[in-house]
Amino acid sequence: MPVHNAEIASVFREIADLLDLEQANPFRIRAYRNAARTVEELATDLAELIAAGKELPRLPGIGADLAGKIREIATTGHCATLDQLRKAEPPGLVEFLTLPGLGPKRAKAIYDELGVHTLNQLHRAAKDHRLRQVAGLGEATERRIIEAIEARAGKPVRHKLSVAAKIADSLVALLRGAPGVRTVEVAGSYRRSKETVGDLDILVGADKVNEVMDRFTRYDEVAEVMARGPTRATVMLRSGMQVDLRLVPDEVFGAALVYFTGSKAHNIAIRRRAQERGLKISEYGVFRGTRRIAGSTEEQVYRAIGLPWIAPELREDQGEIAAAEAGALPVLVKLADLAGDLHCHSRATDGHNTIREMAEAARAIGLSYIAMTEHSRHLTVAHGLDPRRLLRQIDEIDRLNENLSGITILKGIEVDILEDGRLDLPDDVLGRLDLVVGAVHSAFNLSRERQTKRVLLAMDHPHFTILAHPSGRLIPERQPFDLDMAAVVRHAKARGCFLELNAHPDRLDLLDTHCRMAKEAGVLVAISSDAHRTFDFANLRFGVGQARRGWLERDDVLNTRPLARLRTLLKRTM
DNA sequence: GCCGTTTTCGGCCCGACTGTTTTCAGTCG
Repeated sequence: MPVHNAEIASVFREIADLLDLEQANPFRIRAYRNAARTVEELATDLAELIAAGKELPRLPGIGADLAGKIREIATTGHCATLDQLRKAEPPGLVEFLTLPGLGPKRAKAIYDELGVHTLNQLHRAAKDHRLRQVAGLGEATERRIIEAIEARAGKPVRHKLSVAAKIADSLVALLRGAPGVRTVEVAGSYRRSKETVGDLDILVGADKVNEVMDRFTRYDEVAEVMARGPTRATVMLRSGMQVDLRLVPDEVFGAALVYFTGSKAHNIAIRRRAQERGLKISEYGVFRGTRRIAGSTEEQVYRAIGLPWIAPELREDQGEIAAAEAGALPVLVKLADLAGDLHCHSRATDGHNTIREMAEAARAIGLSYIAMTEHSRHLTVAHGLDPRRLLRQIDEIDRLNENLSGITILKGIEVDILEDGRLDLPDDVLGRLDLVVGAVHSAFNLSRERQTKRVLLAMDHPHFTILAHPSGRLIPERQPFDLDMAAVVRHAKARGCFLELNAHPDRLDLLDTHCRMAKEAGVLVAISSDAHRTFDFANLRFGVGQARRGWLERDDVLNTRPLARLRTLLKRTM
């Protein structure tokens, strides 16, 4: 079985967890965790490079030793270091580290003193009040551990971005309306537009502190107030989302916003940079000695370490600091840059509105064109179109375009890419359309070779224009299928095709790393809503967020082009 | 384990909170 980057990363993560238990050098542990992240977010498949006899690229945080381990894992499927560590540590103990209040020291102490090394045993020991025999553990920890283990089977720990957005939007509105409130910002992974969000961190600048706290903790959706102090409160909402609110003085608001926006890796990187300059960054500002030299705005904080402001979506320590230093930060695409939408459905298949309603809704949010891209016949559950029904829709769109002003409807299809790479409709029909969006909706479990070949063959088709939701993932239930994205990007470039970034919050697909690959290869990305009802166009904001995480600028996005320019680009020349 | 115009050793981000203590270790973000 081929070993991919994700598997290499998971080996490194497990080594880090086990070293954690051994209480090894914390910097050595961090080196493994950093390497895991680097490998995981890499666009090129390392095992493939090695198999092709190529040199590993020089990667930050990966020196001779870890490069050797990557080679070992890629060629043998094993890692001797990991095998040894697994033998040395009791099985199951690493799981303890995922529980609140348990780190390596306490986990080890529990094992040493009680012989407990599985979650089940731990649960029983806590129930029997045996945990409090261990030094440093008391009643409260015991209770928290029981709760955490019992909740484990329940809800996912991370929430979809769209769910977080709904909550964030209403909380921001609530807090902005409170008397004495000057500033409200949602920080954390939400602000960085991550596809899932663990909890919400809200920063507030305000005078009437108590009134703000009251308003927050009495919010309708609050199920439990978990903590409430003078400057900080934590609540659990009915939806299972945890929300932290922090009141922050104006003079350090920017520093706090940087700090709580993260990512952790970005924060570490900028603090290191500060240190090199004899400075110190914390959530309370940038300091030279004990004197604060910056803090009220994010711009100030970055300027203090010699950098321009960096957009939150880029803050992953994935090259943004070097780019900022070189004055080469991308000017990221904005929602307002989108001129149209190239993927939506109507009642003709599995949508809920008429074509006219969809067009008018798109016009209302400022778009000047949309493409109707119904499913094709192979997707029977969606009542996909056969040639006859598609031809009828083409006529209907012609009639609508004569009657509508301010919006143009393009004729398209979301045609199934069959298992052998053929398209689900005949050439002569596809040739009558403005664009052909191809999608994989079946046979997700093909081998990497077959899946890749299937998609490349589909792109060879003369009418193929855009590859829809390329990875096929569904958040959180379906992992991306095994596809050689580097090959797909190269092929798209060679054939003059485009890749879709599906903005539906369950998909957000292209992945951010693949956006960067496409950009580097000069393949344009279509940010598409995949709308099935009029209000789905609102999802475009999530697609734009994802595109920004992928460093995309206005010119990297196909549907920022005005209609005339778009029509030229849609004509395949290769 | 990585890294380097303070280099091949000696550093490696920072502060707060929690629960358990009686001055703080361990955990967390």
